[in-house]
Amino acid sequence: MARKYWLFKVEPEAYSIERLEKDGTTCWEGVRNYQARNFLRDDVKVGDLVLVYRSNAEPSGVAGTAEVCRAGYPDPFAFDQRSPYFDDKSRRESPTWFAVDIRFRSRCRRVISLAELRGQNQLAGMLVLRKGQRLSVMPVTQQEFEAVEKLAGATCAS
DNA sequence: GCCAACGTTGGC
DNA sequence: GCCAACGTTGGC
Repeated sequence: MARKYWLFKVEPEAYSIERLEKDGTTCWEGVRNYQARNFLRDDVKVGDLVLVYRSNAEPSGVAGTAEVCRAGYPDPFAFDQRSPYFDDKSRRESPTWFAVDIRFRSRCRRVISLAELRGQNQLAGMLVLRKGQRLSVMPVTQQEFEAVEKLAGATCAS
């Protein structure tokens, strides 16, 4: 199976690329949208690469990259009553929500902002640039991933 | 903080 | 199963 490419959104107050760099790996949990859930459960595999995108930020944009190190498994926070992501309708024997684990790969010294992404002709089709696009886990093409990496290339810590 | 766009809920 | 009301996301 060929490696696939994804974009994961997160608000920097919730989890930042700096945290990921420090943590090394993390559980990517709390996704509560069915379409995004389906990607995590069915399609995100070990070895896939991820653009870590910070939303609701100044600026919003790609902050770094990560590699998937554990494929979809039941989101433990859905079973934790104290978690804001607790869902009492989710059952351990048939979990509603899924998580994956990712490992830090690179951090951009400068966030590749939405405006900068929009300025790239070869990125015109990127889902994240589409108006009204709210998915927190979405596929990107290999070409898009590599184009963003190239943009970050001059400014990204390796 | 505003508000457009979208997803979910629930009455019927 | 329709659709209005409501909640959330996220750029600006």
